[in-house]
Amino acid sequence: MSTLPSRVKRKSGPERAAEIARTAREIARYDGLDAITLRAIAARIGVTPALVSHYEPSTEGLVATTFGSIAGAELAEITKELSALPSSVEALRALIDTLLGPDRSAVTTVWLDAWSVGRRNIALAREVGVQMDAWQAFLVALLNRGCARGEFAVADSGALAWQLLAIIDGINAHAVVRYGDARGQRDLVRTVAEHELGLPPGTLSAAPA
Amino acid sequence: MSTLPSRVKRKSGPERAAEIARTAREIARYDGLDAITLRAIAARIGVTPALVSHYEPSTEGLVATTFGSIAGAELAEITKELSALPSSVEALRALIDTLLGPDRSAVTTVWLDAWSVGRRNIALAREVGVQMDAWQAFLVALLNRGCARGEFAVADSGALAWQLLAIIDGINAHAVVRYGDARGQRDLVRTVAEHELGLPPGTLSAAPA
DNA sequence: GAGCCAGTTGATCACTTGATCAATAAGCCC
DNA sequence: GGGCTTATTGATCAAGTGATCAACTGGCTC
Repeated sequence: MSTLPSRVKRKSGPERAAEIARTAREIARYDGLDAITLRAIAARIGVTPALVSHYEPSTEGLVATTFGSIAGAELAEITKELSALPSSVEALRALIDTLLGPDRSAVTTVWLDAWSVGRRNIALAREVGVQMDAWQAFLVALLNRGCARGEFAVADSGALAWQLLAIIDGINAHAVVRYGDARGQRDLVRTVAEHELGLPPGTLSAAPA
Repeated sequence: MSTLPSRVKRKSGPERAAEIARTAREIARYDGLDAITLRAIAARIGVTPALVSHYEPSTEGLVATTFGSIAGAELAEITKELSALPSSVEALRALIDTLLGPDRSAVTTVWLDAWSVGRRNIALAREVGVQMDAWQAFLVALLNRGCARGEFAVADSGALAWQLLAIIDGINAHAVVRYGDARGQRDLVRTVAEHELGLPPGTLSAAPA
């Protein structure tokens, strides 16, 4: 009797936990936060639902964590990218181009899901608040830095940050739901930012030399 | 033996159908589109789930219809209110005040749900598109009327309508998710509209004489 | 190579959902 | 008041959800 290859592929605890978290992120991006399910995750990594449940005692918590991970990763990536730019004006320009760029639909749909599902998932609602505040704080820091350098002036950087984020979120939501691309609406954000910061029109549009 | 009062309260077909539709709207406003359930509706009107299923063969369709009803009713109401105003500038001012007014959270959450759930409910996605287009068409008509009357000028009313709606939706989404009130952000929409329409600053803020 | 720890399974429970259908009974018409 | 239309029920199904737990076993340690 030939020994059948063992069907069980054993992994270390942390390794399996990371695999589950990564799979949850993939599902969220592809099929939405609601598609994060014990069985969906288990099926993807070829494992029993009980195992997923073993590593993630609460599915609600996993959903919240997954959202926070996706939103936080993007913020971290953008933070890193912008930190390489010399001026705050260029950073702001790059931020707008990125946040309203192509291939944004996955992240945007996750945010839309979070806004909707958050009402039934307290942990997720809390994470949504944390992430929104983090984005606002990031933009406030960027604006304040530009002010300190004398690149532009702004009366209330906190309020302006919320305004710009609201516009960007609205544009992206419309783009995802109704069309596919938000790039055509970049000028709206640019114009508002230039106006509020006292920058000459076109400053945020032109590509850097 | 006293005859127990009959537990069945019979209603005419259309009457029951209307009651179901109304109940679905109430549930959607209070608990979200996802809370629209055969059993939830049945329980509210004191009836068996099978009866609801009898009048609404598909729950997906009911969800789409309910969303369309809520969104359409608001558009109809606003259309009526604004039609009483003499000038397009006043209409625009009133529109902004209404769409960013208090007590908007119920409608906004329904929209957020629709954006999210629409990805799993084709009929709902279609209805979302119809409603978004209807709102845009309404705003385009308002802008074009103002142009024809010489109240203001706009290069591309279609694009401006989408921009203003995107800003309003973004502000409302933020307000619902993070805070409770969107009124503090009205000036953002006013400023953009005034700028794009060539109106003097403050035109859309002041209350009419 | 024996033994043990930890990762993994399979079975199972409780619950919610949409949906179907024969059977019942309410209320109207003649 | 008999009969007929139709609103309504109760029972039931299948699918899908999260969650639990005793039992199993892979692979490392000694």
